[in-house]
Amino acid sequence: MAARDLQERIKKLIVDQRLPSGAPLPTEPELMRLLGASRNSVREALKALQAMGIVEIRHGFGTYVGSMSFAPMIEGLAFRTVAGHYRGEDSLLQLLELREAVETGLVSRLAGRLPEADLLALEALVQRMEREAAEGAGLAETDRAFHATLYRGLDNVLLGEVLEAFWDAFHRVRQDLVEAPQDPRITCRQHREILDAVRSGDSLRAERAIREHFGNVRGRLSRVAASHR
Amino acid sequence: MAARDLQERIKKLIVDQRLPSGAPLPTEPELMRLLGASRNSVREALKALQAMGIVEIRHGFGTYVGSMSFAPMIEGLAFRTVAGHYRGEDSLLQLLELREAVETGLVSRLAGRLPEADLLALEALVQRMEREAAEGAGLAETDRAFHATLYRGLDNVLLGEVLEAFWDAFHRVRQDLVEAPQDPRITCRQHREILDAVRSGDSLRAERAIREHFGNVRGRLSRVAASHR
DNA sequence: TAGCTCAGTTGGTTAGAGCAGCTGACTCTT
DNA sequence: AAGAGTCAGCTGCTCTAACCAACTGAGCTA
Repeated sequence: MAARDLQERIKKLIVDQRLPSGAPLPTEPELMRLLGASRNSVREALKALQAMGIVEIRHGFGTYVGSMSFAPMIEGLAFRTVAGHYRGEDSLLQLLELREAVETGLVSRLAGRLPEADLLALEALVQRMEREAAEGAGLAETDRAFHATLYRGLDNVLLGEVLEAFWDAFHRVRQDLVEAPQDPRITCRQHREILDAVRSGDSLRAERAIREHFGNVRGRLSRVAASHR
Repeated sequence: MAARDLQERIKKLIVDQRLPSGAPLPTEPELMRLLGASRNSVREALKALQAMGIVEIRHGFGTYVGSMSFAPMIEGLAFRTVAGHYRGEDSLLQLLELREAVETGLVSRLAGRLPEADLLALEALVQRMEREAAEGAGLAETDRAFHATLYRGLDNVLLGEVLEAFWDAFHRVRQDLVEAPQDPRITCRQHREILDAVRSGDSLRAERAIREHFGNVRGRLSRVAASHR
């Protein structure tokens, strides 16, 4: 009873005082006094808030208003996906479809509206990826950067973070579960096609490019799943 | 050090033993023994896992593997949005755009592929909404059901849950922040248009209908925001 | 048989003590 | 005087031990 309440009251504290990310919260003893609860209960409430990214705790230093990033959600999402996978569900595929849905919904709005700076950044990323592909190096990080940069122009922080969270969860689980026999050259070519489509301003073509890109990943996923049966 | 570790080990326990949602976890004393930690630490780890929806705790009954629903994410998302709003950011608008992006990405894939049963359910919902609109009653719940039913046919549980989570967070924050001067009849007509478009199998029209629906909500939002300045 | 009661199990809360990480001021050396 | 090392003090972290509160289910009562 008290625990749920404590969380609520700490959140209220943050909202009421308009505390920005990074602002210091009262120390544990102060919170005990302030909320009239024991140390333990206060700590449990803080732990829960920490798990939701609302609060950040630094040992020996203090407690602060969290960045409210989606890092905790990634945890939850990744775990859910892993657990589902082991239970024989196609949870990884569902996660991929989720990403595909969001990105296809966005890319058409994006086509032809990207500022030149972003296009240049994307071009650089594709070239870097082509270099990495030739060397046989891993290009996960570049892939991530490409998708992140693509939607930066939308001027919506939330969108960017959610997409990144989905990407993160997907790749973490994918690495854990299937040793990806990824052909970098195909991925590369598809990224270039996406970039070209967006640059040309043809939204239908952009949407098709995104779908094809995801279709490629999806195909490999289901093939792996089938071979495991 | 230990805390982070405990969470990880409990998660490992669930995954390794392939425990499904609802399966009972060891009791607190057993976990203490099993993990070699104090009651306190175990409880803090469980609290964090509970906040992520991985574990469900029932007072006087036991601890269970959670439904891994997105209920906790809704908390976090809603809080983040409220906090951002009070800090003068357009966080609520961003949340709406996120919903719009996902739904537009999905509806085109949906057009003409919905089973007859779902179409009937949607028809019933629209009619119910029209009745409610005439009576001046609140139609939030019906709106939620409409959007949920719309994407049921995709056979992707994750998608449905994420969308519902977004819907939830949005409406909770919206209710808290702006007394919505919503005109139910417009909303109603737009829902009917979405349904008709999906039924006709015209994906472009469906996408346009969704965009218009969201555009309507968005317009009211920015008007409210402007009047507050 | 239907309902109640109560003992036992489980999680919730409190208290107090000591451990561990970080900071900043103080001191000693150069 | 400038720099490096030390230490006191904050901070959060962990543990122990006791009691409170919610729920279940077996057994008793009517």
